[in-house]
Amino acid sequence: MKSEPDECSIDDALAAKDSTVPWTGVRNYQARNYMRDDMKVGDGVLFYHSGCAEPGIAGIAEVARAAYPDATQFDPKSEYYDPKSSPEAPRWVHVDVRALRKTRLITLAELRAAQELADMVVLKRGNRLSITPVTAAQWRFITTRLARSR
DNA sequence: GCCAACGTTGGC
DNA sequence: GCCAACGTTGGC
Repeated sequence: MKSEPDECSIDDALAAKDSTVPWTGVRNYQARNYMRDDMKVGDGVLFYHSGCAEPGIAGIAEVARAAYPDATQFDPKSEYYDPKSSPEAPRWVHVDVRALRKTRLITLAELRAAQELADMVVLKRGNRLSITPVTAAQWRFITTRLARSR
């Protein structure tokens, strides 16, 4: 899951109550569908810093709460307000994410250099999705590398 | 600031 | 349903 560290870094997430942050503001249907359909409590999350000087994986997290309606879509003062949505038929949902630990930064360059991660969706050319799936093999490869370099 | 890539919008 | 225009993302 991508997060701009200026908005919410892994440190910010760890400092939050219960180290948990609501992943509000997603306004892309594919990303929403991943949260709604594929993410369960306890699922592992790679916390990725994007839109910053050093993009890459910065921490490990997990899904703390399954998808539920995003309150910001109903708030006219929110930058995420969606006038076409309503509480009766919410268009946008989000999960809560619990940060587990900060890791050394695995830079985008390091990710791209790993043959084992060649098919990782987030690395695919032109990918802009803020939430993308990770296979079990990719997860093992990344967490194993983190354990070795701790 | 630039630009490639891609999603969304809206006219037809 | 098509597709051009536009907006956004995100690395560099």
